[in-house]
Amino acid sequence: MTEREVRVRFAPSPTGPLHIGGVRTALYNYLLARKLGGKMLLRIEDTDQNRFVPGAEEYILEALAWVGIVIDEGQGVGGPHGPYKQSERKPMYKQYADQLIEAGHAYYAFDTAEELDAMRARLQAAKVPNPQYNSITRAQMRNSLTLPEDEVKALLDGGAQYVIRLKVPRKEEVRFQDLIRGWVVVHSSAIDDKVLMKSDGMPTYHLANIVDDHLMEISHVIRGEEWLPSAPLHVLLYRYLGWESTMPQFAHLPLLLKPDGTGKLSKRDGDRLGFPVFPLEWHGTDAETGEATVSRGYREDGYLPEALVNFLAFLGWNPGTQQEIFSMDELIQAFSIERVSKSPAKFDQNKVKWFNEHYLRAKSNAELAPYLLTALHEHAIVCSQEKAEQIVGVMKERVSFPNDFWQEAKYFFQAPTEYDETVVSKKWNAPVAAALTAYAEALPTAPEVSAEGLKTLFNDTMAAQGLKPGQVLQALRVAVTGAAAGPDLFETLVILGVPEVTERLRTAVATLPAAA
RNA sequence: GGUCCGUUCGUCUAGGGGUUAGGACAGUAGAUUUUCAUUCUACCAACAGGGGUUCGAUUCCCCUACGGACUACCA
Repeated sequence: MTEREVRVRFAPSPTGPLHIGGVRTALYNYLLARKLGGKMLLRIEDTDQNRFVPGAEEYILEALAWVGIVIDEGQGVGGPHGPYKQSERKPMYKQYADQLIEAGHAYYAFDTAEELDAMRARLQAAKVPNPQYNSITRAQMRNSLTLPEDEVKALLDGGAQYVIRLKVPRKEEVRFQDLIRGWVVVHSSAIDDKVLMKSDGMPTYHLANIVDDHLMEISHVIRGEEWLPSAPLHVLLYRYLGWESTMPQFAHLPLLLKPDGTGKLSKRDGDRLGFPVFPLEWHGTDAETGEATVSRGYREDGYLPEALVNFLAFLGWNPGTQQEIFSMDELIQAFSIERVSKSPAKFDQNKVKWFNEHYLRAKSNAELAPYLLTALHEHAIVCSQEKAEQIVGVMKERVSFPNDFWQEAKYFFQAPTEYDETVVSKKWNAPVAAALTAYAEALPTAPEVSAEGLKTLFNDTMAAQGLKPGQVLQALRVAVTGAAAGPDLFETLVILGVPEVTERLRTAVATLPAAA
């Protein structure tokens, strides 16, 4: 077989926000494409007009861009095989369905929904293990295999509603080699006569998918495991269409499971478990009540895209080394489809958080400052870039998300109105208050406003007061920040500035009861 | 129910016929830190069960159990 260009595709349906499992599928496609020097395509599979959700397509594009997946060809980008949206390709599919009919591999079916229901009910009643429209049951249904030729023609000419179904052989083993699972064998009796063309003239996923993958010269189909059961059907389609020699290689990814219990991670789990299942925030409407809903997104929750990517890459894949931190480029270098595991993975909130902390700490203060500045701006607080950088600098070791900066660093901008009670009751007393007053008086004379300088001054002042620094330190922190814990105290004082610190010390001494 | 897929610490996983079954997250303890956090160190903790094959199986085979996906004119 000749080496052909590697072309992979990510093909979501615009039925809502792309979920995190979809992002991982896209990521693996992307990694393989880049690793092998191939192309990454994006195709929108919107053949179900009933499930179309406005905004979903834009969301998909934005989400992929945010995580850093670059599309080489496809929706939103263009390319030589367009259009890349199936609804716009509608006229292209019918000929292939016709080709299958002519070759005797497909047929017209005129059954109504009621007739289909009746058939299934009948089979169920007869305790047929797997009720389906197949090589046996099709003999009892109204289709071009059972109806006289002239009646079929009359129905067609008369504009009767019909679908085109694949004529799946009765006894045949269908096998294909999955890149992740090895040989997968399914007997054709387990496959039903799938609808290829719907009565609205749109192809179903199965037909559109195969036709488009063929036309777009896709070399590898990497998709979720939920597609594994229909893969044999797709193999049959390639065969009957005469495309078996260029059939793409399949790789079915293990599913992402709920963190608790079991079952695949679904869109609803996010709200239930308190973590996002979507890359970006999504504003939708409740299907039943019609009310506006908001679903959390990783981006809005403060996750860095590189952390999400690193985490997702390791859910079902690993490089075989002990390295865990990988940039996108490193992932591309290290990736191989053979190392994707077969078993499903539970989503681990702790691990994503850990990756996020790691990437947060690796960022420079200048990169992080905007997060604080944005929050400050929302609270109408003015702050210089320089000061913001200093603050995130002392804070980044202690937060998990950039969104936490504001909450944690509030006291740099607002004098405390409350003081941590435990510290006050344990550490605050008359001598301490007096010592802090002395420190407040000494501060303006500090020879050097640096963490070291203020610390020395503090120690000297305490010595003069006959106190050990340790007896007063906690009180100083509470007096200045209101909190019991925080970053290095003297760094904090420097950022606050001497005038502000003296002011706050005076307020604290005046406010807090110096009992005992 | 049927078909298919899967099963190593709580979680993500490495490994592989003979290993003290390795790492990471979480958890616990200690060190550092004026505090909290960070950091560092240590500890805890797993081959689903039963049959084979074999000198030897967690690793290969079979069965069972359990989990999952699919079973639409949805993708």
